[in-house]
Amino acid sequence: MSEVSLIISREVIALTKKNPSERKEEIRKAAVQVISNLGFHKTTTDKIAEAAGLSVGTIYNYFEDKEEILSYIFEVEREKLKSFFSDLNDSAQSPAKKLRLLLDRHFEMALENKKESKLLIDHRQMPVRKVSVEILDYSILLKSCFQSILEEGIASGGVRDDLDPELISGMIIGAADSVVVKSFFTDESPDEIFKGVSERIIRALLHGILSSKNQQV
Amino acid sequence: MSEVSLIISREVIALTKKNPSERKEEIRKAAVQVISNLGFHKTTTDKIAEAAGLSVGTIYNYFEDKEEILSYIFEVEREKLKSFFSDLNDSAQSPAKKLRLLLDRHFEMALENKKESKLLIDHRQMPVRKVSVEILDYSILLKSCFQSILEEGIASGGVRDDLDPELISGMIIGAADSVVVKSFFTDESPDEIFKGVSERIIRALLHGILSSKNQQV
Amino acid sequence: MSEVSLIISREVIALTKKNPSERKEEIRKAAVQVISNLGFHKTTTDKIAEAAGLSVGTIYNYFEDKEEILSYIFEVEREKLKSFFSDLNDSAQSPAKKLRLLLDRHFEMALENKKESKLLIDHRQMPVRKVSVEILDYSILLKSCFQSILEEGIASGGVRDDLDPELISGMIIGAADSVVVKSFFTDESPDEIFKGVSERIIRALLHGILSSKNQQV
Amino acid sequence: MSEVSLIISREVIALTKKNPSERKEEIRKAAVQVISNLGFHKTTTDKIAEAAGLSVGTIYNYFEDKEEILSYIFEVEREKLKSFFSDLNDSAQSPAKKLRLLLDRHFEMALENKKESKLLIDHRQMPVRKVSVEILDYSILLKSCFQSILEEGIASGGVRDDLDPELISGMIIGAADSVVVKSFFTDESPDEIFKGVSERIIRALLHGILSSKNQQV
DNA sequence: TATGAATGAGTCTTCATTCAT
DNA sequence: CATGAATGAAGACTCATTCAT
Repeated sequence: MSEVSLIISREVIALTKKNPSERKEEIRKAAVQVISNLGFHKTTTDKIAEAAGLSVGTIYNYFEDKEEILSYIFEVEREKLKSFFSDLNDSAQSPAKKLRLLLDRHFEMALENKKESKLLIDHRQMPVRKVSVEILDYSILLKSCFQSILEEGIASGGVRDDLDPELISGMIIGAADSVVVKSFFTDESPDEIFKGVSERIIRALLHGILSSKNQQV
Repeated sequence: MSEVSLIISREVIALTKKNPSERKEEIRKAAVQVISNLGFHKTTTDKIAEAAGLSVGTIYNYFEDKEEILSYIFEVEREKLKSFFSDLNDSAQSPAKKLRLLLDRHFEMALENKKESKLLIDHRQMPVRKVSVEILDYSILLKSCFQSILEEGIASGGVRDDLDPELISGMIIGAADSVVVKSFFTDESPDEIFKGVSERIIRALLHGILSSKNQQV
Repeated sequence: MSEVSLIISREVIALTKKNPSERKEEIRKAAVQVISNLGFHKTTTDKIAEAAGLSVGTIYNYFEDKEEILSYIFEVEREKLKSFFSDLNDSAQSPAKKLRLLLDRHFEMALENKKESKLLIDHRQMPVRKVSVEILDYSILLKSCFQSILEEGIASGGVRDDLDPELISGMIIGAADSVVVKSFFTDESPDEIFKGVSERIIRALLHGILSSKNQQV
Repeated sequence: MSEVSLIISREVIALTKKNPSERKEEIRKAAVQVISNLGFHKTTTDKIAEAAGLSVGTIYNYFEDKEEILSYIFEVEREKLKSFFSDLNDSAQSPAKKLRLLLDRHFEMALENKKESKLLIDHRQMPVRKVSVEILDYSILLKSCFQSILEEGIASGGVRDDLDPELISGMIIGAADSVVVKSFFTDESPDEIFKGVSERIIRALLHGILSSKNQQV
């Protein structure tokens, strides 16, 4: 067998046999697809398999059971978020700018990846037994990211210290979610909807909603 | 059939038969109870029947199917909210005060009726096919209530007119939900958690989060 | 409603609606039927349901799961055996006679109820997790019955006291089982096969197999 | 392919390739191991492969299907027994002595090879469709060995001729099995349990269980 | 109307077997 | 021959819904 043919046969292998993590990734994507269309409970293992172009049995070679697929989806999203937030913290930005960038990412993700985004907003209701305690839930993680920035702002004196960072984080995420949810049900192009939203959220948050002339309502 | 037995049977009927709307209400309450304990998907019709002290079959005399029970639950909640909001609008309060009062109601309900409250926050996930378009979703209604007050504030000049009322409503609801959700998972007494929250949310909303000395962050 | 019509309506109920224990008994019989034909592992819940003239779901109204059906079958058999043995002990028979009668019952049951009998002999292999320790296994119970008679014989001096009653019980049951098993695979009528077997087993057991003239082999 | 790589590949082959019967034997041993631990039905082909240090596919190069593995296991055991019995018959022992030696072998095997032993006792329950009629079942073979010795005893006059050798064989095997089964579930060391059992079984069998003084029970 | 036993379509999950490499 | 990922038929179990009483 010549060296060339050896290489060829390697290529052939590469084309047909996937390495395990690729397969797992395919299944994850298919699951995200189906779950965000149908919701977790109407999503059957058969449908995930079909969407992934596999047979049911194969799914069980990569995941213990149906719930583990969901756990894995969130695990991946958490890792992405952690990584982004770590980079964000390494950059020398003002807290306000950081809030903006974190929100921007939120909307960019929603744009690029409607499915994941829908799923992430919806997930609170899913009865996932197996997600162990030590693994932070995605929404808790997201909130803690915003909290962390706010606390930094308080520490540096820019942000009022009589605020509850957790509460304010809830406000930010709530505002963002309401926009994303709106984008699910509107015909308007998401681009249009998301344009300038981070900006507006942050501005309202920083300066309040009162008109400058009259500070009484 | 003897007279005696007739009387007896009347008494029996008197004891068991209720007027239809009472029965429906009993079933609704039982369903709220069970659903908020177990989540919609682990809630079986048998369990609802048991909680209502009825048999399964009876439920189907008052509701077409399981989903209709859920629709009805939200219908009732929407009616309550509409009624409250109507009264609120009739009162001569400032917009800021109205926002406070609407938030207060939110938390009072959460306190009094943890079950309904949990359910209302959770409902987005429920696969209710039959909720027809014309029936406004509870959360949409709630948002529109806040929006309406904000628009009033803008009209009267107290609130800045460069804000998106929908966005700000989302912020308020997001903040509120995050507190309520927190109360589900914490050992702290809900009274303690909810004390002064409306106040704090409104204050942050009105004046922003920047420290007064330094308006740059 | 007259008394007569009351009674009639009760009878009507009696004819159509079975009381729970009757249904359970029907399922038990169907299960015995199917299991002894196919073995426990090839017996599907569907087949049991079909044999019982019911649908799968109904079975699960009476049994927790498939294994519980098996547990129940043995529970019933153990109860029957206990009851028989209790009566046997109340009678004033010699130990030898008791052994005979217990064996006779064994074969009578095998005759009348081939299915149950096959199942009882086969059951050791079935992976029944749920049979709790305190519930004596049928075969252990049967052995303990024989043991008990033998110990009585030893106590009264008729039986040698240098024997291990457990071992001898094993001998008796082994002999009996081998005959019953043979009856499963032979064309000979079971009546013919079982005729006089108890007698022969007991005789061999009591006096041994050596020819009387020569006590050396 | 260069010469070097050829040599390497030959060495690899030399390390992994075994002659077919060795491989088959490895698989057989692994299967015995796994089956007697888990029972036939919880034994998967994957587990057998793992225990054999092979991959599933390989097993199917040596066996048609899963059941054939089981057939083969018993085939091997039957051959071993036949060989032993042939040697036993060639020796000039009294029938009583032969019974003793055959029983001794039974218990020695149980001692040495708990796994096989358990499997042999349990096998009646296994749903082996493919074991063809011409292949004698192990337990039938064992019984026929005992029968043959007993018939020799009858022929030579030492054993009473009014006995059914098949029945007596059943007694012996039943007694033996009950001891072996006991050893599976007891903490007592098997050595202790098996010590002198053959002796005791044969003695009881030869002379019966009646106390010598009193031949009535 | 109330009852609740019966129904059976629908799910998740397992595992013997195949086959491309 | 060895490999082991992929297959998909089969089975246990659930539960919304019906209907005879």
